[in-house]
Amino acid sequence: MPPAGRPRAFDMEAVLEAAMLLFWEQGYEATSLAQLREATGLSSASLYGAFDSKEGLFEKAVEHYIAGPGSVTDVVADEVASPREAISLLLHGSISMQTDTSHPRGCLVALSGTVRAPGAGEAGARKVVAARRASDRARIRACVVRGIDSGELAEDTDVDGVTSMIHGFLLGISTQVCDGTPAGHLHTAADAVLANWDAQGG
Amino acid sequence: MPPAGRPRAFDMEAVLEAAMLLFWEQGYEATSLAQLREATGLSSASLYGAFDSKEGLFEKAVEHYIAGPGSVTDVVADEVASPREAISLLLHGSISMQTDTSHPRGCLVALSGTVRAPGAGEAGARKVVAARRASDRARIRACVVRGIDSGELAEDTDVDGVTSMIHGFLLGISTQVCDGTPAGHLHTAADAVLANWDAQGG
DNA sequence: TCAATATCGGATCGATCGATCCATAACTAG
DNA sequence: CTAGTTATGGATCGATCGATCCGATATTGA
Repeated sequence: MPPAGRPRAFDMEAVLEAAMLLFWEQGYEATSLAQLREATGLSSASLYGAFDSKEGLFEKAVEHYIAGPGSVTDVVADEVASPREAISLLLHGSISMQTDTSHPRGCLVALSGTVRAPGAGEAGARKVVAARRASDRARIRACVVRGIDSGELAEDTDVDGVTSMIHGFLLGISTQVCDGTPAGHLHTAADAVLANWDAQGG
Repeated sequence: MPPAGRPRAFDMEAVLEAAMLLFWEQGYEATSLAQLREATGLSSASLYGAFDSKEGLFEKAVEHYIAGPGSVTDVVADEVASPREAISLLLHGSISMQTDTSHPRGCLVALSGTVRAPGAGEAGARKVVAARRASDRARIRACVVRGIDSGELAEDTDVDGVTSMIHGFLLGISTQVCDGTPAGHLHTAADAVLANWDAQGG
């Protein structure tokens, strides 16, 4: 049974989609409540009633992104594929998604800012994206470990070094895409990273 | 002889340094004129008299950055060093600079935003950083070409692919540094990228 | 039917944004 | 000296920021 009180008159998914696209295109700070109201069609009261604050709406929009376009990075956690194949799917899939012209360029998680002054304000809006980046990194690292266990990588492979190389390239894709680097160049670059993976093989 | 009119009473270098640190730490949008006034000690009139606008001040601050900490990437244009050595100095130098605790983390140029809506507003503040990124990329590309010419890289090396791999990793360093990745991991990752360079050798 | 609850559209809040104005001060040129 | 030019501190501008308030409306449980 529905909860007491007047029911919501808007489509939550559609609202989150509109907010996601706006934050994706402009970033958190540059997106105003006035723009969000226009894009979602909601009033301030509805927006704040449902999300408490601009930060709250951003968090939900990011979760919507992670469950949608951002889910391409989930493949790296797939333990069915070989570690090398998982990394390949991660990189090529991310490039394809970020250069898809049906939505804004780049990755919302990679572009939405970094915690510049750690310990200080601990800006709430950035916590959710930083957490996703940390999650992606941990999954990549686990994949590298699996690669060593399976013999794809040499026993003495530096786990954090290879993880940082792959994660660094992944994060750098966004800026390149926004700057106009063609998808083809990035796919070739991803293959070069994977060639490195092979070179480290034991 | 000095120009007519009342002379400036402030130290231009000190003002640009203060503004640079603020933009570096918080980004363009999140930095307010009130903060810039406090950090520089200047009044609004002095600030606008000297730089015309917030964007103008940002541009000068970025130029100050490029001539200072950001100059580490200039080594890649040094044609005295071998191409491989130039890339090595570029990556390791950037990592050292960005993890130096005497100033904000990461790279101002890589973190100061990207042109999300090309052709539209062509946001002035982002043009100057985008131009520097394009310059860095072109220099890396020229270095790759030199590597092929000198025989360090195979004749059939995909120039744009290798360029995108190196530039992508370079750009990704900033986010990793801001997220707390230790410098040691990044230096090892840079060596892995260079190992890739060796693997492509003809 | 009658509270209680929750959402709605829309007006409005104080704070802060980037930017401008003005009277005054400090300099050069003649 | 005077006239012209530029920088200064400080008040202030209209616009916009994120957020709140209010009266009306729609629903549930008694």
